[in-house]
Parts: sequence; structure tokens; C-alpha cells
Amino acid sequence: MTDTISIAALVAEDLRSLASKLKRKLRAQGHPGNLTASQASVLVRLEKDGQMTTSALARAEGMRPQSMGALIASLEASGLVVGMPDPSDGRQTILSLTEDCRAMIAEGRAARQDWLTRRIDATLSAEEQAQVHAAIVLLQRLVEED
Amino acid sequence: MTDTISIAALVAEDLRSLASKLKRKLRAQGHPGNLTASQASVLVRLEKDGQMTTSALARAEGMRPQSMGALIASLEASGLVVGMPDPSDGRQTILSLTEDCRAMIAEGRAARQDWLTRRIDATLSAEEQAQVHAAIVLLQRLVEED
DNA sequence: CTAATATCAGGACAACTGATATAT
DNA sequence: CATATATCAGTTTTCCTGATATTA
Repeated sequence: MTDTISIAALVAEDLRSLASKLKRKLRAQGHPGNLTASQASVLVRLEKDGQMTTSALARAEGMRPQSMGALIASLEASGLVVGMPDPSDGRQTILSLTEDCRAMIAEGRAARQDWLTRRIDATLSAEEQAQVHAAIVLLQRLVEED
Repeated sequence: MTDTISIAALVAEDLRSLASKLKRKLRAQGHPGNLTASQASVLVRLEKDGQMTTSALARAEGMRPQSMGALIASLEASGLVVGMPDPSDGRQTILSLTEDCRAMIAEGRAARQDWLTRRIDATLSAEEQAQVHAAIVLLQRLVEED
């Protein structure tokens, strides 16, 4: 076995390329009513982990508090997130999903009407979707923490 | 089984989030000598498919000719790509990898020193890497064509 | 003349960095 | 005073759209 080129290098190449193209595609689809990738990611986290502050979200998502602040502002403007002052710490604002947002998630409407979801259903079999799902769980390790 | 929420919606959510975080991480790592995702993607395609024009590359990568033009200009400035006028069609410029670039790829140095490659090797077992690789092949279908 | 190629110019967007006000 | 949170302002990056010159 030559073993000169690791599979990791191949995976890295393809993954890098895939991430770029996927982001371009997502942006090209525009978001009339849809959400950007970052916005969706924040909503999912808020739903999973409950109430959080801007800074906590920024740490969790791996971005700067300032960037997260702008992102949150847009979600508040869309009525998907509300902020309440922390009674015990005047610096912080506790963020949580609005009822509208929870209802939307519960119905699955947001996800179902989503371009990427439709694309996945149209392109991959159920078995393949499961396979991809398993791989994504593995890949999430790569981007966690530092 | 309620079956109300499709696995496609779950995959879409995670995939969207993953793509965002991965791109942020890659940018945060900077590129002292490294390449951006788009640049690497173009080089891989040029190596695989041989000589191409700016427009052909743009179509293949799913971006506009103008964007690809700028990307190519940066690669030319780095001495990784050279352009030669097409003798049979004065409008076109045939692009190809320089010898330096081919040598770099052949040695595998570029890929090996890459942050993402190291990260994959450090985080995933060989078996998991193969699993991810298979999933990426499936996902490439999502971003191909329109 | 119509279509394709490439490039110039300007714009949008999401992230970044730096600086600042406020609360602990 | 030192630390943490949040926000204001400006910059960078990467892609976009529109307009133009050139060649087929």
C-alpha cells in the first residue's frame, strides 16, 4: 500500500468544496420568508437549549458576540425571538423563542417548505438520507469547540 | 410512529448549520499559505478535468463568470494557474495549473498541512472517515446543476 | 446581427476587528 | 479596578448584478 495520500485529505478537499457550493446555493435560493443558515442554526439551538444570552449563543455557534448581536436583531425584527432583561444581571438579555416561532417549528412548516429539505427529499432515498444524517453527526465534531 | 417530521427536514437543518460553522472555522483558521475553499475547489477541478476557460469553470462551480474571473486572477497572482490565449478563439483564455502547483498537489503537501485535514484525522477514525466520504458523495448530488 | 466571452464598476451580505458604555 | 455583556462603527471577504468591449 502506498498510503501516501490519506483519506482525510480527500475528505477535506471534498468537504471544503461542498460547503462552499452549498452556501452559494442556499444564498442563491434567496430567503423570501426563509431563513439564512445562521439564523436557522440559532433558532434550533434556542429551541433545544432553552433560553440563552447573546454571548452564550455566540460561544455556542462559534462566532463573535457582535455578529450574533446583529443576527439576533434580525430575528427579533421578524418576531421569531424575544429578549427580556435578566432580573439578576442588568447586563444580560435573556433570549427565547416567541410562541409564533415555536408554533412554526412544531408544525414543521418552516422546515418542510424549505428549499434544502425539498432538494434532499428529491435527490436522496430514505436510506441515503439516514446515511448522510449519521455522517453529519460525525462532522459536527469537527466544528465543535476549538 | 408519528412520522410527522421527515428526516429530510432534520438533515437539512443540521446540514445548513454545519456548512455555516465549517465555513466560519475555515476562515478563522486564516490561510497563511493555505487556500480558500473556492480556490481549492477550482484547483482540484483544473487538475481533474484539465484545461478549462473561465466561463467553463464558472459553470462547473456554479458561480458567475465575473466571480470566477476574480478568483482566477488571485490564483494567477499566486503563480498556481496560468492562462494562454486560445489560438482558435480569440475571446477565450485557456487556463491550466502551473508546474509548481502540480508539484505541490503531487507531494500532497498542500492538503497535508491543511487545517481541516489535520482536524479530520484527529477527530475521526479511519472507518468514520470512510463513512463521511460516502456521505459527501451523496451530498454532492444536492449542489450539482440546478 | 446575435451569441458568447471576459472584464470593469458598483452593491449586498455576513462575518470580522476595534472602541465604548454599562453593570458585576 | 477588573471582568463580562452588549452595542456602535468601520472593514474585509465573497459573491452578486449591471454595463461594456471584443470576437465568433
